[in-house]
Amino acid sequence: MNGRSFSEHRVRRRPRRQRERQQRRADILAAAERVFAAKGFHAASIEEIARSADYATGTVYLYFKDKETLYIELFEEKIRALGAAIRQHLTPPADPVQALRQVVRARMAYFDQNRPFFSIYAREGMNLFEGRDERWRGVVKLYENYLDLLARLIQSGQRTGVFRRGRPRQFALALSGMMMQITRDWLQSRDRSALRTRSRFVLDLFLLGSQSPARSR
Amino acid sequence: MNGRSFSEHRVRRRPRRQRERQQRRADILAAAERVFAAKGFHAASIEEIARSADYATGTVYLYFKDKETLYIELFEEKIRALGAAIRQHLTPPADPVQALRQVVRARMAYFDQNRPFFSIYAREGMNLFEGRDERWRGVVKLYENYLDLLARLIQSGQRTGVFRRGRPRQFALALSGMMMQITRDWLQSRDRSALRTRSRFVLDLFLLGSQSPARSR
Amino acid sequence: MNGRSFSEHRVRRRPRRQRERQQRRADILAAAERVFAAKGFHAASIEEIARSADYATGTVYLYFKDKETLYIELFEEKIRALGAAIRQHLTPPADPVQALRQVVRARMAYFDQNRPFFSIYAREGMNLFEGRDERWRGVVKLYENYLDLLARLIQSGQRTGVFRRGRPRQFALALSGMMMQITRDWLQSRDRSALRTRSRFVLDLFLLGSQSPARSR
Amino acid sequence: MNGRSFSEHRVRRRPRRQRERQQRRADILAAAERVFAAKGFHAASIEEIARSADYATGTVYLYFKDKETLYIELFEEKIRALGAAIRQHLTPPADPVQALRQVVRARMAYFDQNRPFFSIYAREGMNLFEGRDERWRGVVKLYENYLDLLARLIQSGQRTGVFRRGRPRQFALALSGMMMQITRDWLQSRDRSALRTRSRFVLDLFLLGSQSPARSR
DNA sequence: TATGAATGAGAGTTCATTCAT
DNA sequence: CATGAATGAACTCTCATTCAT
Repeated sequence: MNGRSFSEHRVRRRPRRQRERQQRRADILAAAERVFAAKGFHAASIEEIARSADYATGTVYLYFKDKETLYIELFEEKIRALGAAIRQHLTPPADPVQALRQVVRARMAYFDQNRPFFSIYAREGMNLFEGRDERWRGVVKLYENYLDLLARLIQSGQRTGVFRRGRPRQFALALSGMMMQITRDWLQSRDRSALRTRSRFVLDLFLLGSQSPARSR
Repeated sequence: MNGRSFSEHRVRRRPRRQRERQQRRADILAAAERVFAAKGFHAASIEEIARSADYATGTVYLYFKDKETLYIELFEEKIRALGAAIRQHLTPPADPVQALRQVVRARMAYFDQNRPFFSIYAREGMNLFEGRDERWRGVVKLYENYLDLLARLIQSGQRTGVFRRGRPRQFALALSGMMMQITRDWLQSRDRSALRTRSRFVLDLFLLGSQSPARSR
Repeated sequence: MNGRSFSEHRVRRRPRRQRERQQRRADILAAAERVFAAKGFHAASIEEIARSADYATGTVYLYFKDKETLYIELFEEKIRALGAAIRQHLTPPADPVQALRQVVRARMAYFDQNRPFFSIYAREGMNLFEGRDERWRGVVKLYENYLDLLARLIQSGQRTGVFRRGRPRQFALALSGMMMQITRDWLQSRDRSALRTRSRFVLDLFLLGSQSPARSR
Repeated sequence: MNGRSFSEHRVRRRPRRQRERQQRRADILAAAERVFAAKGFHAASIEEIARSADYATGTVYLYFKDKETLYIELFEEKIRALGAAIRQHLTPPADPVQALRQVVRARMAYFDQNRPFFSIYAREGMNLFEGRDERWRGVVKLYENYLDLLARLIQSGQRTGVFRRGRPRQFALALSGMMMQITRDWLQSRDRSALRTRSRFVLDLFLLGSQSPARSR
């Protein structure tokens, strides 16, 4: 045995611990997603989440300060992942319309694969952030990033004259709302078809509106 | 004095009782709206609602079977009123686009005057209807009526060629979602301006889309 | 108009009022019997008793101080009636055995016609008299009178040598207990036959015991 | 140290947990017995029972589903123990009369040592089993077993000619009722003497009746 | 670290009782 | 007197959180 191997041992040790810790954290978040999706925030009990992750009740508290923190961090994780998914599909030198198309598609595809999370999101959203804004700041920030991305694309399109005048944020909100409601309906109807088949509809409506182009306006 | 006056007395009596009962019911609903808006369904306690209406806890139960019923009936009342407000602003022989304009305006004006209710609606919506669909049926029906109205207007516009092809319900959902998100943002930003100033934006976006008409497409 | 008629008027008035008052009191007691029998003391609500007697809730309180008083007075009435029924069937100059026979028969016949009351009695008896003996004193007294009657008959039989030695009260308790349990069983089995068909059995057992007389003892 | 000791360790572990759990359950049952005896089912609060067992309110619910279950399981435990006590005193090859003697003595001795439970039993018995028969089935079964035991002894005595003709169950009911009432009286009188001193009286009355044997019948 | 039993604050709900009409 | 709406104390039960093992 030499100093090096000991050192290596130390060096290894931490990361493994860390990795294990991350793994357990992820296990619990996954269980929380299942249970929150199935029952909603209030009806879900920590006990049930723990059991669903194959841990004991107390263990959850070693990874999350309290129930609301668990909920918030689940949101952060999921919305962060949505952001990542979008960035991944965004080929940088695209024109704004093309980019928007990519964003919408990525967004729809993301919820296609995250139905349980969307059902949490649609049902209770960030409804708990009442007064206690503080703890939600991270999630709100992430959502704002997403809106900002949409808004910036629109704004850049406005500069090139592709988009009409108007407050970019309002356009972004409206687009986001359209997707939201359509996703909600898809979820509730238990439609087996993929959500992303609606991307085209959303984009067309957002870009062209509902009126017939045949009509001279 | 004749027999008729006695009869009149009897005739009057019931209505007064009924009127008073309705009044108290309304008092409690108003208090419930305040408290639910401020705290959300779960954090709101019957005790607090009762106090806010200046009644004792038990009194609430003379008017509503239980907490969820109170919540549901508040929804029914409010969504019914939204429906009424819309119908009132809808001058029958209007063309679909005109009618849609009226609906959107009425919808926005309604929430302008019902901020507290919207904050309940936006936050928790009908998220409690999990499994217990039965009790929510009335509310769901009312919401469907509203969506149907939008869908029918679009459909009739499609027949006259004003609107593009597409499933009317999807258009309706999208329009509803746009309004939803814009209202949500308005509420959260504590914007002092009237919500209805956004009606024009919503309609233009829905009808014409976001792309510049200048561009030949 | 003369003094006499006025006087008569006064004389009549009171009694009628009194009679009406007694009538209403009786109505309520009858309703209480029905409801207590069906649901037990705690599950029975004053509201339901009042409705069952076709009065308003508050009216009950004009005739009975509170719920327990109502219960107690129902007991008093019923046990007093049992006493009366027994005395009625008791032809004074009978020998003790004969008299006992009459008492048992009257007792069984009484509950034959008072099933609802017995079901109250069997179920909860005087279980509420815990600590608050005071209010139950009257009922206890009446029950003691009944036991005393049995005890005195036995005692007098002992003096004439018909009955064996032993504390008369113990004999009385045992006899009462036998009838009690047999009545309880009859009630629960929903036996359609009359309870009084068991009188013979009870008497024979009490007088002769269960052992075969054939056996020399 | 060998693998076996480790194994033993594991083997022990479970039983200790189990034993502790049983102990706590028993603590709570004992407290429930005290409180139910003192106040009756309805007036007893879970809070008070918990405090009396030195636990917190919620703890009771870890061991018993709800208040009625606690009550029922107390009954089951106690009546099962009565059965056990009786069987223990029953030397198999005894003749029916002898056996009956043993049963009565065991029964009386049991309540001598279980005054609090008897006061629950005498006061409210199984009066809560109204409609909700299901949950009481176990207790009813145990009580029926006890009655059956008495009935079978009598029946076998009838076959050997020691007992008179008659429905064995009626004899059993009567005997049970005699003991019941005598126990009730003993409890209420706060008699310091042992209940079992009454066994002789009960048996003699049940076997021989109250009439004097001197008399030729 | 992991466990899960224990905690106890807190909520919904009921209903005996009161009292203005 | 009769009414029945209002009251609010009291109770059962849940569950997030803690902590001894």
